[in-house]
Amino acid sequence: MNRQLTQRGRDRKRQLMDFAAHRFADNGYHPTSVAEIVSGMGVGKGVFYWYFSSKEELFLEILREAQHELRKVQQQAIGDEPDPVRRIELGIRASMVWLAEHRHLFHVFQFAAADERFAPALRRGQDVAVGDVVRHVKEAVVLGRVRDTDPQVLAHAILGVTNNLARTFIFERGEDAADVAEDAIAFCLHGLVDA
Amino acid sequence: MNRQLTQRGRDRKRQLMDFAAHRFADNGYHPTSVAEIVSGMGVGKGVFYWYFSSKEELFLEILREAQHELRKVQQQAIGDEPDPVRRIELGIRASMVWLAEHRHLFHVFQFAAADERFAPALRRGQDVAVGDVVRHVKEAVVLGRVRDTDPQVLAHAILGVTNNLARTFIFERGEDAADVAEDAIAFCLHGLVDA
Amino acid sequence: MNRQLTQRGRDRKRQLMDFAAHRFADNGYHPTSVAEIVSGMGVGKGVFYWYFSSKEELFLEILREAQHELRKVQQQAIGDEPDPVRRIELGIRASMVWLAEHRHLFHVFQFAAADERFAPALRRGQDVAVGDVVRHVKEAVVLGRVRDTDPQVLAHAILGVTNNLARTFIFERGEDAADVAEDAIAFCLHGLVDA
Amino acid sequence: MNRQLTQRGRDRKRQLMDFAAHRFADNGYHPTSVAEIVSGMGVGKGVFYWYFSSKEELFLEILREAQHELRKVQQQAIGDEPDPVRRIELGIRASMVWLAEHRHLFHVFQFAAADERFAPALRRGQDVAVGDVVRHVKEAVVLGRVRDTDPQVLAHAILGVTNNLARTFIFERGEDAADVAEDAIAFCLHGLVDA
DNA sequence: GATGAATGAGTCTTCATTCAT
DNA sequence: CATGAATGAAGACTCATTCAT
Repeated sequence: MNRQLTQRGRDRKRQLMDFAAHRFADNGYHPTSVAEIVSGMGVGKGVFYWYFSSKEELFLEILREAQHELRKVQQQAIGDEPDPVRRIELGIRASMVWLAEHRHLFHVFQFAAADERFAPALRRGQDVAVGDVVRHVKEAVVLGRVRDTDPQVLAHAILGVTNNLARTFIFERGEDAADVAEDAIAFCLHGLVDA
Repeated sequence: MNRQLTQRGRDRKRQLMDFAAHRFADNGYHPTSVAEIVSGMGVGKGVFYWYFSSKEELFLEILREAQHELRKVQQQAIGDEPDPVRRIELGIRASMVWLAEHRHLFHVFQFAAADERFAPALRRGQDVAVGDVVRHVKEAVVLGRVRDTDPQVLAHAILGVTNNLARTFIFERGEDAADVAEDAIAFCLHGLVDA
Repeated sequence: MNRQLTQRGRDRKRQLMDFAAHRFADNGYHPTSVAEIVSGMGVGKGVFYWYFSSKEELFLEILREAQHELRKVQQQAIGDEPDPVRRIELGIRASMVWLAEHRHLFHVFQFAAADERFAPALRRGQDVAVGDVVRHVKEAVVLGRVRDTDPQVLAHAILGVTNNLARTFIFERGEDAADVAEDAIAFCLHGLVDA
Repeated sequence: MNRQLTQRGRDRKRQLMDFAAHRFADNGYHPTSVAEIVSGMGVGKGVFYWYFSSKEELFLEILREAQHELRKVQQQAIGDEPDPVRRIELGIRASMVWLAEHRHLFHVFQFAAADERFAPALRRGQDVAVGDVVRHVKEAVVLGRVRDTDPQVLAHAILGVTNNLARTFIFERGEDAADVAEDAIAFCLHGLVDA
């Protein structure tokens, strides 16, 4: 499915991906039918299969792109900040804001996690994110800024906090992303018990 | 669908729920068909609809029971421990062990989270769990054992850490539940930066 | 697809196979849709898949059964005739009559021959038929009743004559099967040049 | 669809027909899509419909050309041979060799026979071939070289033998066309029982 | 002449649910 | 209680054909 696309073709594909991502986010992967997607866009069914070889591939493409975007945003936010702990903070904050602005993609991540078919792809992307965090953590440990624990554990814990707070407070309760980010940062840095 | 069941009937229903929970965990809700469930158990379709009015109801019943079980286990672990921080620790530990032993139910939670149809039910159960933690947190704040932050935030952060570490280290990497529990507890208590 | 069928189920399956065989014969395999078959029988689409796991399997089952039937008829016709040449004659005659009465199955054979997916199954059945003829031929050679040539060649030549004359004179021109059988026998025994 | 084609156009059309004939031979008529043909040739869909008004017409054109070719070869082989029996022999031999060299066209004949849509066209061509043979047979009968039977029957029997032996021994078993031709000739002339 | 894009009816197949026995 | 049978809407995907550029 590596077609030579014209500009018009590239636009169509983009529209399809955006539209489908929202439908997936609203209904889930299985309940969203190809028919629904194409009719929602007012195009024939063939259009879909002109751009994607299957519904599964479409989802995967959305997923990969979202992960790629998120990472890009994190890296831009971090820039060349020298302090590793600050880098973690900046990463959490940037993620939170991006997720708030792309909540449909957050749901896409959720569905991917729930489906054995997509979990591997999701995992691959997450490993990259974890790897980024792990690097900062290791550096911080060396500097004595973070206690010397398995960095993988710390990284996954951070992601768990970020995702769960985002879901609960941003998506379910509509709170402000920046505020929730601060909460996540505070918890990740100090836990329950204050230093 | 509130039938008077004989003992035999109750056993049947139990078997169906267990079997279905495993299929759901392996394949997901949508890809698991009623036909698959009944043929896997070697019974006719009528049996299924004798005990459950629909596939959806079956899932819901599994979900509710799992949440109920998990909570029961947490409460038993906590017993009448007076220290609220210890109670949180005991809760995390018990959850981790139970999840490790019932990983299929962990997946059931995941699917529920991913499906708008089941999310409300899941949320209701989770609110109970959060409520439990919130109570301990509040008490601990009063005692000056935990810093004075929105207890809801802390509770959700704890759940996020617990779930994410369970998924990653127990299910994906097969590590020991007790060890992972200690990691989760340490992170929840002190975060990255040691006191 | 090895279901436990009741008498009613077996009847249904039979009806489906007969009906489908005729549709296949009239339209060919590909142009005959499952929808056409079930709607032609006035049943729901699910019925089809209750009895056959796919359209392909249905065709295969029709094919196998037809080959089996044809062979049975040949063997009954031959009985315990001691003369091998007479046996060949009886076989040709019986085949011709059976084909005339089951012309739709003749077409099924044709379609099978044309489709790479079914050719192997067809071949397997044909090899059995060829094997039968080969046996008679060998015996006849020993008796000096037939010239000593590769029996496989003779067997396939006989089948070619039989099939082609059946198609042309029985199906296309509506001639009498018994008469055509005599023509086929004469040609097979003596060729163009009279002895 | 009678376009004035440039030389380049004629070449294109030829390539398309050759390529398509091979795909048809490999997969069958229905399973071979126009998309497959054009993409296999690396051209756009428009090209196809520039040269052929439909897939059906393409097939028909291939079919007609093949029949025409085969006949031409037979006539060339026969030349002005005066002996009618020799003419039949030469025809069988030439056919066998041509089929061996154009097995994909043999398959095209098969598909045509299996599809009611193409059968008439095929029949028309075959009637020509039969007519040729019939003429030789009649002449041979007059000369007392062949027994006095319905020449149509003899002609169709000869075709049946030729085709069936070609399919079985040349295509399926890879034997030499010239050898198989001799077998076919021997059978057609003398049948099973030697004179 | 030729391309990428689009159409939409049609294909096979699945599946939750119901029903007769 | 339980089974095999049946329903039919819906799903993913295909494909011959047409069209705008």
